[in-house]
Amino acid sequence: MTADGREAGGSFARAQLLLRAIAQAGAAGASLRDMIRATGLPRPTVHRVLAMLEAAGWVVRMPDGLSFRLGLEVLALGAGAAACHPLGEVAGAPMARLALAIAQPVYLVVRAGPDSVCVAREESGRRIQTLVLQVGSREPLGIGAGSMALLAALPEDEMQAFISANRDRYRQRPDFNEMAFLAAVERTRTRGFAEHDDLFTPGVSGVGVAVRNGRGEAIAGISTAFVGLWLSAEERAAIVPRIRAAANEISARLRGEAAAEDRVEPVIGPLRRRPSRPEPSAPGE
Amino acid sequence: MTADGREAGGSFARAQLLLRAIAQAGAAGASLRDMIRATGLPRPTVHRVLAMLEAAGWVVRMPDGLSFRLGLEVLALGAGAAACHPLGEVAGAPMARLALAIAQPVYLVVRAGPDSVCVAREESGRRIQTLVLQVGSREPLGIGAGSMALLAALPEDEMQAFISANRDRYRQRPDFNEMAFLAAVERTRTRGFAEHDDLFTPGVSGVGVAVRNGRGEAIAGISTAFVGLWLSAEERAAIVPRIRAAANEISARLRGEAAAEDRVEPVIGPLRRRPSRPEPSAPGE
DNA sequence: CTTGTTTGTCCGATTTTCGGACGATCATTG
DNA sequence: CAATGATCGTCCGAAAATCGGACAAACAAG
Repeated sequence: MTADGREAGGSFARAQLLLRAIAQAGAAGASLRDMIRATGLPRPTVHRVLAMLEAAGWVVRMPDGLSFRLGLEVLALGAGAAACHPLGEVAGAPMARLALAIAQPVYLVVRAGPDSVCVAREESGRRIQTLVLQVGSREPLGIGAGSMALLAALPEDEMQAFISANRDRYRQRPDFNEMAFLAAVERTRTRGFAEHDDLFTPGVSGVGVAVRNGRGEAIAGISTAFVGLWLSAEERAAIVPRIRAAANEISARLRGEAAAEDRVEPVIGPLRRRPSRPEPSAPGE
Repeated sequence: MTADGREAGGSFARAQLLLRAIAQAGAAGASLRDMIRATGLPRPTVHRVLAMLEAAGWVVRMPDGLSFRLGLEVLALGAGAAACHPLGEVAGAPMARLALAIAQPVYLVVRAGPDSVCVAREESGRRIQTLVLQVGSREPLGIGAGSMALLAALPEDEMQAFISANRDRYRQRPDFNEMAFLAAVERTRTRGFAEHDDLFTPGVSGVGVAVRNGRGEAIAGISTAFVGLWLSAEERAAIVPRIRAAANEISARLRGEAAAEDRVEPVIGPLRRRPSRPEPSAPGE
């Protein structure tokens, strides 16, 4: 066990911290100094793990030679995850329908450690949309309607742990009001969905609902954002139930995915069924 | 240095091997046995590292409790990589134009270790398309036109190393003809682009060209696939130069990205520039 | 020239990992 | 029903990799 409270994991745990820090930095890249600040790790450790990640192709040096961003190995692994994880297949259609129904953009965020990351976005057909998130953008849990719905749907102890872990990052945000934020989390928790006005961005309102996997764990959030003043009371009133319906549909499909998978198991099923053949690994396609 | 020839890296290197094996298995998932076979690691090692990956959310257990697939952490990280890596921004438009011009689907594959992974696909408008690859699908380097173009564009020693490393996986493919494959690689190397008929799938032809990054390293391949018999000689003759043009355009934009980035550097730019790169690692590979 | 900031490297103490051996579980077979 | 074979899960001493304090280099600012 390590001296501090962090769980074990060796180089992998350090690598994960660095990858998160680099992902947060986005296209601008992160320098060694940034990562030391973001992770709290000592300089030689960051340097060494970073060299390992670069050699493995998980991280690439930007043209200036000093900053780093995520590499092609991560891109490729992510493409594989997007292809095989049920959330990807399941969420698309309900999101598209929702965007059409409420005529507003729809976002899907998933939890990644203490962060929430937007992994899908469905744009409305409108000429003016409030595109507050880009696919791939990473925020501390709780920042944004979907992210807050996700945070508030976690078990109490986990939620508190993440809020504590992210406190410093919250405070770094301009115009962050801690009292209002915590009140909003509490309200989200009691009401079962997130709804806020001007909490993160002046003039922008948001509504979000959590998505649960087959075991009932909150793993994602689906949300929308809009300029509050531009919506009539009727339009606005229609949003909450529609988003709840979409989130429930996605959750239900995730629950049903187990049974469905057993039923539609293709010809080649090297799982429990027939444990006799060596089966030359996934000939597929 | 480890006893065998593998490079160091500790738990991270093992984790990388496992993640590749799981990504190859795709939506079907991979069991412990599969991963032992695929990686050659001893059972306790696989078990331990897998438990670590599961605890970290990089891997999730499928409903049967015995198989694993990539988790949301990887999905989120990949979304970040897709958003910030220049290849993502740069390749979209040329690929779309190419698909329109040749009226065939277009694929973009990148190298990930000894594999090539399809990270983008542009479909043609045609009623009938030859969609041989799905986004996220992973093959040994050389399988597919884009993958072969990428393989053949690598430095000679790396290319040979990858062919050797993948030999077993090649042979597991049905209808794999090693002589024809190696001949095709050689032809690709001399001609500068990959073109094959019936090499991987009977009746399907493919054309692929490598994409190079700012340092001239082959990092990706762009390709198309079609039913050879359905194309007139004119249609077919038009494909090769058009794909070459698209690949060159993408490569050129990747080269220019450094300069472009310097110009549009946003307000906050605390980076310093250093003319000479100190050549990060001494050991080869 | 001095100060401050950031990147890059060394190396011994410590920690983690490594993997052979063993046990548990389950389906199949005689 | 016991034997067989295959897979999943765990323990623990030996070995190896990691950890991070201390130091050096490069560069901008004062």
